[in-house]
Amino acid sequence: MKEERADAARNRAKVLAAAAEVFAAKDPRAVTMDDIAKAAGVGRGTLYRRYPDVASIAVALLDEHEAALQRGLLAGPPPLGPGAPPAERLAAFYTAMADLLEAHGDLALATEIGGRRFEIGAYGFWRAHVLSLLREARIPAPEALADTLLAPLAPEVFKHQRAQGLSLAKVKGALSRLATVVENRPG
Amino acid sequence: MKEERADAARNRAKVLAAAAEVFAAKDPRAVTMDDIAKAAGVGRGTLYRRYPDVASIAVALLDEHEAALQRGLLAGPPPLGPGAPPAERLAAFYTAMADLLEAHGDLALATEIGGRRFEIGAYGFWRAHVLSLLREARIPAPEALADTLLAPLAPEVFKHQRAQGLSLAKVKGALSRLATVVENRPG
DNA sequence: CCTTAAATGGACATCGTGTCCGCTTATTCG
DNA sequence: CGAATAAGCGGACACGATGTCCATTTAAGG
Repeated sequence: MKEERADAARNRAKVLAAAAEVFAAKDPRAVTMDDIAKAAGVGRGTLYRRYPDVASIAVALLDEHEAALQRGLLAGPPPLGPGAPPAERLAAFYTAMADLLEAHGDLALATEIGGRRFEIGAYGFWRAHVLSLLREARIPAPEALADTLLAPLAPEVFKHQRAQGLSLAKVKGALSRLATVVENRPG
Repeated sequence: MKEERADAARNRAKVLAAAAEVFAAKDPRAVTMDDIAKAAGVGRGTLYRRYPDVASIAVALLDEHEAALQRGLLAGPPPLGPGAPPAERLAAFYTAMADLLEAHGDLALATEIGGRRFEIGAYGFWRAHVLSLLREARIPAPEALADTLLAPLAPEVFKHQRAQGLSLAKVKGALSRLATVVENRPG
C-alpha cells in the first residue's frame, strides 16, 4: 500500500473544496467537470483520474455527512437507533433525512445527475435500514415497500416541495404520516 | 385558425409512430432528437418545429394513454371515480398508475429526461387528484403529503422495482399499503 | 543530484443540442 | 391550369460537454 503523493493529496483537497462551492453556487444539476476543474485550478484529466463523473464528486462530498446519520441508525440512541418501535424509528429516520436534504440538498441533487440514484451513493444503505424496520414490524412482502417508502426522499422531490413554498416542518409532517404505514393494524 | 398543411400532418404522424418505436427499442433516456429524426426519415429542424425536446415527444405519446385514466378518475365508476371512500380511491389510482407504468414505462421514463418531472406532463393533474382525496379525508396539511404520495410513482422508481425482480403484484401491494395513510385513525 | 514512476493538464475526437436559412411543396387565386 | 405566396422542411453550423490520451512536470528515494 503506497502512500498518496503529496501533490496528489493537495489536489484532492483543492478539488473537493472547490466542488463544494461550485455545487452551492449554481444549479447542481448543471455543474460540469470543467466548472469544477476551473474552480479548483486543475486540469480536467486530473479530475477524471479520481472521479468518473460529476455525480461521484458529489457523492464524495455527501458521504461525510451521511456517515454520521448512518452511525446514528446503527448504534445511536432511540428513536433513531435501535430500541424504539419500528414506526417511531422510521419517523425519526425521515426527519433526519429531511434535515440532511435541507442542509445538503445541492449535493444530493448533483448525485442524481446520470439518473443513477439507485446504484450510486448510500441508497443501498437506506434501503437496507428501512427493510430491516419493515421486517421487524412483520410487514408482509417488505421488499417492494422499502423502495416505495424511500421514493419521497428523492432529492428532486424534496427540492420541489421546498420550492413550492412548503416549509420544512410541513414536509416532515407528511413524511411522519407516511411512517405510520408500518404500524400493524386490523385488516 | 388555419388548417394544418397536409404534408405537415403526414410528418407529425410519421414522427410519432417512429418515436414510439425508438423509445421501445432502446433505453428511453438515451434517445436523441437525431434518433427520432432518422427513424422518421425527417430532418432535425422539422422535429424542433413542433417539439422543443425529446421529453415533449414522449409526453405527446403518453398523453393519449393518460387521458383515459384521467377520465376514469373524474367521472368513471368507483372505486377509481367518485363515490368510494378516499382510501379506496387512492388505492385504485395507485393500481391504475402501476398498470400504466407497466404498459408504457418506456415513455414515462423518456418523460423525465430533462429532470422536469414536475412541470411537464400530467404531474399537476395527478397531484390535484390526490390532493382532493386528501382533503376529502380531512387530512391536515395535505399539500406536502400529495407530493410525498406521488413520489413512489416516479417512473424511475417503478422501473427500478421491476428490474430488481419484484413482480407487478408486489409493487401494487406496496402501493396499496401506502394508500392506507389516508385512513383517519386514533392519534 | 539523478532516476523513476506517479501525477498532471490540455489537446483531441466525438456526440448531442438548438438555431438559422435557402430550398421545396402545398395551397390559393387570377 | 399555372403562377404567386407562404407554410413547411432539412441539413449545415456554432457551441458546449464528454471522456481519452500522452507529452511534460514533479515528488520521492537512493
